[in-house]
Amino acid sequence: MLDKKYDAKEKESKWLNYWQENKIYEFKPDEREVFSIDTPPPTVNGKIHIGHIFSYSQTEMIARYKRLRGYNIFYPFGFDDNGLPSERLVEKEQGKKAHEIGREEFSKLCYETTDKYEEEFQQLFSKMGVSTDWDIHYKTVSPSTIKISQTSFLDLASKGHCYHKESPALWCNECLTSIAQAELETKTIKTTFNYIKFKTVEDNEEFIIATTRPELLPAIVCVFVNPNDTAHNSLIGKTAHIPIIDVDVPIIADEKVDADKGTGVVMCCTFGDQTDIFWWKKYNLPLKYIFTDDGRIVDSVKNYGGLKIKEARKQIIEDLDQAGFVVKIEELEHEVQTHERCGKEVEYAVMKQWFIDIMNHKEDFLKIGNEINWYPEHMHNRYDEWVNNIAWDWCISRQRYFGVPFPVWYCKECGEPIFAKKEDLPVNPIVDKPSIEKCPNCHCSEFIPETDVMDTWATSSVTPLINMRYGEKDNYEKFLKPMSIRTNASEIIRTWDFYTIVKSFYHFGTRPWNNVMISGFVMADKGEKISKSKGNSNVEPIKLIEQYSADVIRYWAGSGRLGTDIVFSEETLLRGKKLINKIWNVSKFIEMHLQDYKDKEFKDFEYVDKWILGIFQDMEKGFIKYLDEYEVGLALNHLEKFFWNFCDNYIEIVKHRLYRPEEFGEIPRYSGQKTIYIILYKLLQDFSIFFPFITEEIYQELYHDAKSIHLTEIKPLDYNFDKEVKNGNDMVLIISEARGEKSNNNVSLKTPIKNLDLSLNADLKEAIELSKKDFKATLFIENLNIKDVKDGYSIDNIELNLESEKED
RNA sequence: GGGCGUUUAGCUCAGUUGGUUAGAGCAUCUGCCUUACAAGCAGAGGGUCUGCGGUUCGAGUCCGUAAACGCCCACCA
Repeated sequence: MLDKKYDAKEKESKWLNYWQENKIYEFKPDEREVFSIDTPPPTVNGKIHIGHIFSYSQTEMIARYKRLRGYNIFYPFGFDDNGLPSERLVEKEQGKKAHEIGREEFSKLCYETTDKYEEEFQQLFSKMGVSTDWDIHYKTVSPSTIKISQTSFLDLASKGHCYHKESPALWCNECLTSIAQAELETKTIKTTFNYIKFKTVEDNEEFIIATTRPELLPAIVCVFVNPNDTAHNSLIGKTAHIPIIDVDVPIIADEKVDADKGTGVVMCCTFGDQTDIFWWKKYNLPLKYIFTDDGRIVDSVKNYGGLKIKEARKQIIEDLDQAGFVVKIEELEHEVQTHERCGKEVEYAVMKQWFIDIMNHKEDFLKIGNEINWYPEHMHNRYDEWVNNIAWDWCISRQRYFGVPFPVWYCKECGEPIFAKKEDLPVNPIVDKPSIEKCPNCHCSEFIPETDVMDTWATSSVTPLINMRYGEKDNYEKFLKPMSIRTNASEIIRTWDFYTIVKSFYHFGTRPWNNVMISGFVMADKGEKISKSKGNSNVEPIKLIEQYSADVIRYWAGSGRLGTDIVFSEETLLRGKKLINKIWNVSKFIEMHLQDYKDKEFKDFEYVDKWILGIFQDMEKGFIKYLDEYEVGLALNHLEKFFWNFCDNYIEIVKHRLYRPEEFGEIPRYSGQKTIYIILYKLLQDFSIFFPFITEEIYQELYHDAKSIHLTEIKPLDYNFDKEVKNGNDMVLIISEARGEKSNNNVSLKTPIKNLDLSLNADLKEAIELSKKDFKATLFIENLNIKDVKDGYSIDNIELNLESEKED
């Protein structure tokens, strides 16, 4: 028997254990079609917040849905413990920087720390009812993952999609590494806009450049104007003299110059910003790199060498001003790109880096984007926009410690890269030696290991390869190429989704998945995205689970439209709590009335039973349609609507028949039993997608025809009850109106109706005649009088028996 | 500045291909202890569907346009 009250805490931990012990979510290849899910490995850098719960729950619901539709679910969970985010976490916990701790010790700490957090993450996701097979979970720095990531690198290098080149990259002189564009954060700062006087060497023509970064004067390699800028085109082709620094540089025309910005004359330094890099490449300009790695001016710069960047800025303005070169100084607020971790402004550094070719295959990436179904569809635009606008090849080198090492050494003599052999992977070039004795190029026998590690995206972009055990003997390529679906939030379309497509294209020439499902964001109250960096995630998932239960949190997570942002709302949680409570109560009611029930072939359903079965059948059709489009929220909404109708109307009607067979007859009672038996079973299945715990509890108590409700299969009903649905709905409207009459008279719903006069069309008359006993019992009708009308219906008279009320 | 999305009741949200009187929950109000459920049940009030223009017999829904908000990108001259 079901308990009087549902104890979520006790039941959820009970079923969690049961699922684990019985390997309910185990993946084993068999004759069934595989549905595979490529779900994002969360970054192991602290805490899981409510936004993760939202997004992962929606994916999870798809896994459960597909499992109930008979698919063999391949749903591995991963952890992205590789790279800078983990390093930052360790540095924070240790209160020391990586280079202070030392490479080996630091890596050890990274492994220990990420293991600790992964354990926590795994527990949290398990508690949320994530139906993943933990036996096939992966980490992005495990030996097997490193092997696959390195294999991927070697494959791309051998195909010529990967190259090693000296090139500028984003550099943080606080954290001492190049960083990814994804790690940038824009920040508004107050600074000054300095108007500085320049002259041409040829004819002393004066012109003014406005700059926020005068300390870059020693790094100027060129001055640019727009070719169509009539105010300045007299400068084109001449030579500019840089004040104080005493250097001459050419003046060139380029259309990228915006004549309306600043004075319309731009100084190009190597490097102040991305445009400088663009021009540097385009015009093959010299390199004058004046910053040290830790943010000072290099010693070779006269007068300013050794100063910090900001000190130099101050000093050079003073010097310029004294020499009469400063025209004016304006206060300015502008956006600068900073490193999200330390908040320090980012610079550029030039060094040899590994790049993956993006620019030569943009068309192919767009083509693959077109082959994939995007849900919701408009997310495809974001992908296309990113691919169309991308301007650089993908730099995958990081001057850090905790990540996948490049399987590469360089010849000490000629610099030739020596790649590891695939069969030797994984390798750590710092520890391991290359398999060849001598450089094939110059026969030198000394090699220098590559000390950089790969960008974390370089590894997370091979999750499909990790999942299919790329390169292994007993791999899953057969059914994971392509995978069925990739799920993530919209912010990483440009990174995770894009890079995965890039790699899949280079490895296989095909798309990595057939479908992409993009979830929205969780917003805090004032339309603000919840994120760790903004510090507005004050709702702890683990506390919420304790307070409300996982099923209730899942209700919230599974509401709303796919791809649409959601506000964290306690009201929605409350609504879920009520729904779950109702499921429990109605199940208790049904259990009570199925005590003597034996399932057998039966077709002679009562009219009202046909009505509810028909509605259910229609509802489930829509429910399935929504889920096939990955609209979990709309599916739940649809199901919920039916469920309340079922409770408030159908159960209220059928209960009389169930309680009093002596009055209604055994067969009509059996019809009701059969109906609630069928519908509860199917309701539990449908709800199990969202509420895996409570539905399992009820299922095991009432049905248990399989090891778990999550291993059953949804088989849509196939009745033809259209007529009953239509007329039954009208009948419910009449019941509702009659109840309203009682409510308006402030009397109990049990108050008898002395006389009810109805005018009914033929169909509705037939419906009410056929369900007369149910109808009369539901409303406590003493006398029912029916008149015929051609169309529609009307309630002509309701006379309540108020006497009986008083007698009670 | 570019791309995309959102705007529906006081609040949080639904509203399939245009089609009666735009729906839920919360909140408010009125009743009801009804052999599952008071964490419940039956009702009531509450809307210029962001504004403007258009297509149509008919627009919350389609088209154009403006605004507000959000996300992503660009923006260091």
